[in-house]
Formats: sequence, C-alpha cells, structure tokens
Amino acid sequence: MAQRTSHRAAPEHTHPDDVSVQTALAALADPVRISLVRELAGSQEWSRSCGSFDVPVGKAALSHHFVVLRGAGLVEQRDEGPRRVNRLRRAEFEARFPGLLDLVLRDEPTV
Amino acid sequence: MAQRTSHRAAPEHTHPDDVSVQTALAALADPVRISLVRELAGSQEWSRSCGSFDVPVGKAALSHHFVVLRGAGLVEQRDEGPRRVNRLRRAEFEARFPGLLDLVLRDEPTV
DNA sequence: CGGAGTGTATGCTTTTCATCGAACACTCGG
DNA sequence: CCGAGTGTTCGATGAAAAGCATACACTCCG
Repeated sequence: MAQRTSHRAAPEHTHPDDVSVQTALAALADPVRISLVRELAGSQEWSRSCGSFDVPVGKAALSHHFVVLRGAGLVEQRDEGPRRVNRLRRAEFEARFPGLLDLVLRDEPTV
Repeated sequence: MAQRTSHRAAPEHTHPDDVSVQTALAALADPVRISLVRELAGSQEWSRSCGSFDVPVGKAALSHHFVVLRGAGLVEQRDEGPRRVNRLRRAEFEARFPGLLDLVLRDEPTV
C-alpha cells in the first residue's frame, strides 16, 4: 500500500475561498502570526515544522496561532512522522485576496 | 478673515504613510468599522456626519470607532458647524496599501 | 440666552484574545 | 517497549477591546 506517515487526526483546513475578508484581516493583524507568515514565505514549502519558528511564545500559544492561520486559509499542514510541516497557501490566498499577502510580506517588520 | 466653521479642537489625523500594516489590518478587522468604511465609500466626500451611519452601536462606541479609523489613516474629518463630516482617504490609503481597501469594499457584507 | 442637535470624554461592565503550565497523544529510535 | 521529541488540549490568568450610560462641550436657531 501507499505511504502512510501518520495515524493522527489530520488537521482541519479551510480554503481561502471560504474565508471572509474580516477573518483574513483578523488573522493577519497579529505580530506573532505576521512573523510566522513571513518566515514561512522565505522558506521552501513543507520544510518548516511548527516548532522551528523564531517567535517569542510557548508551544501552546504557537499551536493556537497555527489553528488561526489554517482557519484563515493561509497555511496548510501535513503530518510527517512525529512533526507537522507547513506550507504557505500563496496562490490560493492570492486568488481570493489579491495583494493582501504581498502587503504583509513587503512591509518592514512591525515597528 | 476666511471662514471659520468651528472653534473646537481639530481631530487628530494620522497619514496612511505613518501607519503599519498591522494597524491598518486591525482597523479593518472589525464589522462595525467595515460597515462605516463601506457606507463612506458609497457616499460623496464630506457628505456624511458621524451620526448618519447605520450601525448598531451607541454614539460613544461610534465615536471610538472613528478614532481608530483616523488613527489608521482611513478617514479624514472636518468640523462643519455642529457636526463632524467625514471623507474616506481613498487615494492616500491606496498608495500606502495597494489593493487593501478594494478587498474590503468588494467583498460581500460580513456573513 | 436657552434649548435642541451633535459629538467627545469618562467610568464601568463584558467579552474576546493571547498566553502559560501541565497533562495527554502520537511517532520514532534504541 | 520505553524514552525523547513534537504538537495538541485543557483550564486558568491577564490584558486589550468593545460596549453602554452618563455627563460634558460646542454650534446653531429661535
């Protein structure tokens, strides 16, 4: 049979098309999540596990932020052995909210 | 001397150029403020007084929302007799955050 | 000058959200 | 099969934000 890297419950994802502007904006209006999105944008897809990000919060809070990012259609996750790796949903999100992601990525780190 | 419609303290304004993305997103991530911006976008400049908007909050809360909108560089206000009239800073905001305002204006009313 | 209309400021609830610590679940390597 | 590594869940806490009611300030009109 095919590969089967995990027996865990797959994370719930929301497609950007099913996300309201308000939800998208709220998801991006947080300094920690902005950091996550930026770091993710500068990395290869599926190369970053949740714990590999340089943000000043504990893992419980971090886990919560990924829930929000998934719920806004910004991030896709996949279980790979013991860790959960991430991908920024650039194209899909861009199609739903043209220009929005670029605004966040281009801007200088939060002052 | 020239006209002088008010002796009141002029409202404080922030230019979009001095606004961070995070602040801009936070300002637009609220249902009441989204309504205000949309209504404002559909009206002539300087035609709407603060109290003329159809939002389900008292006037104290409303006043607060306008403070936030001014602080994000989204709205400009001017005193005109007893009332304070508004203008959406379309061009300036668009120059600072290309596409952002359009996203909010195009989208269906918050579900 | 006094009253109606309009908006702001203040003080106080209520809600929401970010955070943490601790406990639990799953995967992999010995 | 146990232990280390990783991430989620739960409960509690603290801070921020939104709300309201009231009181105040300013403008206009009679």
